[in-house]
Amino acid sequence: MTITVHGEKELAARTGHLFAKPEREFLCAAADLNTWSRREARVTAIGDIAHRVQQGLTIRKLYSSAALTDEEQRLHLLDLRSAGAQVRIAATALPHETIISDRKAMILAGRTIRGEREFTATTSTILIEGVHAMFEAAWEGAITLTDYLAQDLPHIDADGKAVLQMLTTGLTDEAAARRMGVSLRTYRRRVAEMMRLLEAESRFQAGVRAGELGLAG
Amino acid sequence: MTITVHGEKELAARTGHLFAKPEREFLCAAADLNTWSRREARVTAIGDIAHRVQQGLTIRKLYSSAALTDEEQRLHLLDLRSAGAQVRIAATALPHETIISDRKAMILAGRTIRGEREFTATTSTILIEGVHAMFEAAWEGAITLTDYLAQDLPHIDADGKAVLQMLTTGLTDEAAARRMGVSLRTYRRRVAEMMRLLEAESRFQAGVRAGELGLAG
DNA sequence: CACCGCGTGGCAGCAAATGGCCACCCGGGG
DNA sequence: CCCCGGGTGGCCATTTGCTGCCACGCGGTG
Repeated sequence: MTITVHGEKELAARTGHLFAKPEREFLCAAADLNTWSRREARVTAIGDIAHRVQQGLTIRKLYSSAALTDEEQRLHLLDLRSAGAQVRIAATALPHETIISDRKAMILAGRTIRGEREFTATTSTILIEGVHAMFEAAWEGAITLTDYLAQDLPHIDADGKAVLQMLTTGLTDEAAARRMGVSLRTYRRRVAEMMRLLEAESRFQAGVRAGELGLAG
Repeated sequence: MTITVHGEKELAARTGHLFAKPEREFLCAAADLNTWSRREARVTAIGDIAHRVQQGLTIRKLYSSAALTDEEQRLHLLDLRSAGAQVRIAATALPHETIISDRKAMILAGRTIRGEREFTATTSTILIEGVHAMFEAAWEGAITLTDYLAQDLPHIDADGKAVLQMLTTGLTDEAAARRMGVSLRTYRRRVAEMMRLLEAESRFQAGVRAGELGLAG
């Protein structure tokens, strides 16, 4: 059975029961933590996760490097790991979030349309097995959070992300500065800082790099 | 058995025999046609492909949209299809070329280092099955060449790609124009044209888009 | 031949971005 | 209190990017 829903609310309402109580295996792939569930939900869930892992649940979470760029998400990932979840970082952007619960139910997220995302939820074995295989491959190709943190990549805070967001939108510096409530000079300082972090010599290069790191969404 | 070689010559010399005569199934995933085999080889191969398909060989080729941006590759893909190969276009950049021959031998390409690419060739069943699964998933998620051509995406010729290359390198317009042997004015016209094709309002945006389409490699 | 369309290049002017310099404010230490 | 350091913002000079305008050359057509 496969259905398509629009927006997270409808998703939760219609399929929440399928994903609430995984018993054996819970897989999750996403660009970062923000795109999927809201912060409040995350914060309350840690204890629950630890408990379920004790009961024999395997949790594997696969993120893009975008999940490591802000401090809050970074800390949450470490918490997840402490709670017994496995966390890896993939080299790709993972623009379509995926959740597979006990290989019995799956959610695939689509692109955002008019502020809402479209989700496909299914219990079809064929679909789930296929995506599960892809997940496995991606998982195998990804590196552990520990290894990832051992190297280290541009540390971009919420402010930095906001700047990238402005750039991605195509605004001029002046408009972007107004929107962020800072002066033109400061905004440009931030842009320069982003380019330094991304090791880019031109804005075009910075765009490519940001895209690669999944920061331009 | 797994080996790593540097450069296409060494690859051909040491592993050519493993991939020369596929009988059942030949899978190939790559960003575009240029990155893998040279043009001459491609041109002569069409007849051979048709013949093998007659003998029962299944050929599936998965490319990124970058393979559709120049006319020559476009035509070659249509030729491949005529010869009986299945061709699909994936939404991702496919930066690592993959070839799987009869599920018995596999090549994975790495990044380019000092002008040469590094390849890993293997006959390990475990590795091949894993990647094969990923290929399947990617294949299922990709759309056929026919469907892809039905929509249509930016048509970027060799010149346009050269421009994107310059931009990716981070050169100033002046340096890039010199290197391409055109005037500053003309170079900028090309850049503007690229931005139009990529539907970008700023160079940063264009960079992101080019990255998404696998054109910034 | 004249005429046209098209790609190119030079020039000019403007907009955008980049970065140096200095002044300011603020929160710690001496 | 003064002083210091870091983030901010204004001002300004320079560079870089963007584009309209016009001219030139080239190949095709009437």
